[in-house]
This record gives sequence, structure tokens and C-alpha cells, in this order.
Amino acid sequence: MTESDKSTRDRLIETAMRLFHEQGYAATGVSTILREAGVKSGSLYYFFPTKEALLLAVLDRYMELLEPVILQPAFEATPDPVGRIFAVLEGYRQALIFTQCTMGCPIGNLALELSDTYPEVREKLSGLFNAWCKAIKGCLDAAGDRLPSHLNRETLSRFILTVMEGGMMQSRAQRSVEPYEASIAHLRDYFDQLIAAGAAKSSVASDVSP
Amino acid sequence: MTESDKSTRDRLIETAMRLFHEQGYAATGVSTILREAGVKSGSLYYFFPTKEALLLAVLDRYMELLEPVILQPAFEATPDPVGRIFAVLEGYRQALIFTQCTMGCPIGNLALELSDTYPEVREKLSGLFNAWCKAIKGCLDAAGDRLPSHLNRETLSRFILTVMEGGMMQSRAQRSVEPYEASIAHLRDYFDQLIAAGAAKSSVASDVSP
DNA sequence: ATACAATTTGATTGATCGATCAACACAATA
DNA sequence: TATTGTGTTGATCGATCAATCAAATTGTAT
Repeated sequence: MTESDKSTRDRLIETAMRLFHEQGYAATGVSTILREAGVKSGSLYYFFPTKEALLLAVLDRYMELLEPVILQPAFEATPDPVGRIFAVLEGYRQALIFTQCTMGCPIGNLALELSDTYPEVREKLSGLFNAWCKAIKGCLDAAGDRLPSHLNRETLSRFILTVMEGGMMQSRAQRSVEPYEASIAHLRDYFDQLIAAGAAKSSVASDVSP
Repeated sequence: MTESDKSTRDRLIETAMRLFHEQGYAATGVSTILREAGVKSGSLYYFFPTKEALLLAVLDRYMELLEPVILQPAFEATPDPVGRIFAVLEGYRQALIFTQCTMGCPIGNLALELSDTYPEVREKLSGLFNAWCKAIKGCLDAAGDRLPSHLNRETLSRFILTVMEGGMMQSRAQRSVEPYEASIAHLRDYFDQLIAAGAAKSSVASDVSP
């Protein structure tokens, strides 16, 4: 009984996490969560006052999983800070391939579905984005003088998240990894140019080297 | 009677378009559409067999509006091809500000909410993305030798859509235009470097081959 | 004026939605 | 043994969901 010795609360969170990712929040009925988790409705409402509270718990779980599931595996792949960033992005690419481009980023999905409906949910989604960007910014900081010194690492970390989320959105809509791969390739190109400019120790945009 | 002389069909499409954008597809009940459009349920189902069929009609309307509402105003702002691309992106920025970052891109929202649920819907969303990218690629082609000749303009147009969608997603989640503006600024920086490399006619770094 | 098609009406359907609650089970403590 | 605290059960609630349909109305052509 690998599954049922987990607590009822955990089974509810994990089942809801999976179903929200597969189908979205509104499209997932409470009855479906109950059936797939093997839990009766009374038990759900013993732990969570509403369906929204269950969603908030799911978002907390995502925050807990960010480090061990997303960051650590990628950071183990290489000690190079820039390489680690692209290892994270490669992880999402693998997830796209594994799900045949059907699922995308769970946080991004929920962000566009309901960042207007519940203020608390929006804040947690915002917090998840911030935590992701902070980790990436840590890599940018660690890259030191390989990047131009005047470069805004804060906005660049936002830009990287932008490319990841936008790329996954398109790949899901097109049912093909190509848009994601193309986006990452252009981000890689941008990085190569930033690093080249950093090595030249000169301005990014205005440098027309002979 | 500026509103009521429109056909019932049109009023349904436009009301549904607005509500789907504001609340999402699943969160918008048919009864709400009927009330706000001033239409009885029987009339809706006279024109559209299902709620999904109404959504498909909404997506067709978005396709019709792409040229006159999104592209034309931006293209009138400047004859410069690269300037036109950023004028389009500026239009989305204005929309973000106008809605206080609550609504985002209607196509992107729907893409993440239901590109898995209905195959027909996914195909229309994919078509909308393709049409948008095609228009942007037209600008890139028109930019001629200002961009490196070996640059893949097809993937670059995808990248631009990626940045737009990803940036709007973050701005919505953060309730601030800053993530969008930061993302566009880095895209601008990337373009400046591409153009500088194009002028130098000897770029090594900007070679993107997906 | 008549006939026929196109559209509108609104009451109503069964299904499903999220949520409630009194009753019950089982351990730990008194 | 009695009591208390922690979960579990499942029938049931009213509300809302998308969708239906026969009847009434309007528009159009003859």
C-alpha cells in the first residue's frame, strides 16, 4: 500500500495537484478529486474549508517542491552558473516531451486561469514566480564578470522566466516542442552575445566591434 | 440603439468574447452570457449547438480582428519594420495598463485554459498564433539586411510571441507592468545586438540554427 | 392576404456543482 | 470504564450548470 499509507490530507493535495495540472482548476470537479484520491467528501471538508483552500495548499506544495524537484537536479548537472540556468530550461523541455506537449507549466496554467478570481491565489502564484526568478538570479550573480557589469540581473531573470512560460504556452498550443526549442535557442543566442560583450568589457548595445 | 441593432448572433459573440476574456471559459456560465447580451437561451442554441461552438465563433472573430485591431494601428505608427514590431508590443503594454494588468492576452489565456480539452479549439488557437507570427515575420523580412542574413526569421517571430505572452502572464500575476516592460526591454536589447551584428555583416554569435 | 421560413420566447430538463452535517469509528488519556 | 480528540462516512442540500423544445412572434416572398 504505497499510496494509501500517505495521509488523507497528502493524498488530496497530490491528487488535486495532478488534476488541476491536467484539466485546470475550474474544470476539475471536487467529486473527481474525491474519487481519484479515494476520499469521501466529508474528509475533504474536514481538512479544507473550501475547494479554494485546497488549491492554496497545492500552491504551497509547489513552493516546497521548487528546490528539490526543479532546481536541485539541474544544479547537479553542472557547476557552471549559466549552464545551470539552461539545465533548468532543459528540464522543462523534457517534461514537454514526456507529456507530448499537453500539460505545460502548472504554475503558468493556473496563473492565466485564475489570477483575477482569488486575490490569495494570485499572491501565491506571484510568490512562486518570484522564488523561481530569485533562484535564477542567483545563477546570474554567480556568473560574475562573464556577464556585462551594468547588466540588470533582476530583469534578466524575469526575462528568462518570460521565455520559459511563453515558450511552453506556444508548444502546448502547437503540440510541438519546436516553439519552445526555438525560444530557448534565441535566449541562448542572447546569452552568448551578452557573454561576448562581458568578455569585451564594453557596452552591450552600442558595441560594434571591428 | 447602437447596441441592439446588431444581430443577436453578433451580440452573443461579442459578449462571450468579453466575458471569456474577463473570467475565462469555464468560469463563464451560459446564463451570464445570455443576461449580459439580452438574449434568451433558446436563441443562443438556435445559432450555436453548444457552448463550445460559441467559443469557436469567438476565436474566428479574433482572427478577423487581428489585422484591423492589432496590426493596422501599430503599422500606421511607423513605416520602420522593426519599429512596427515594437509598436505592436507597445499596444499590448497599453492594454495591460488600461486594465490594470488584470486581463492579459485573450488568446494566451484561452490557450492555457483549454488547449487540451477541445481539439478544434486548440487548432484555432494554434492558427491564431501562426497568423500573429506570420505578420511579425513579414516585418522581419521587410527589415532586409539590417538583420544578419543567416538569421532564422521564422524562429525569431516565434520568439517575439514567446516574449509577449510570457511577459503578459507575469505582469498579470504580479499586477504590475514591470515584468512585461523588463521583458520587452531585453528583447529590444537583443534586437539592437542583432542589428549591430547585421551592420557588421560578420556575426558569429547570432547564428541560431534550430 | 396568405403562406412559409426565420427567429425569439421562457419554462423546464436532468446532471453536476461545491458544500453541509449528524452519526460513527478508533485511538489515547483519564 | 468513561471521556475526549481526531478523523471518517455517505446521504443530502440548494444552486447552478449546459441544453431542450413547443409555442409564439416576426420577417419575407408571393
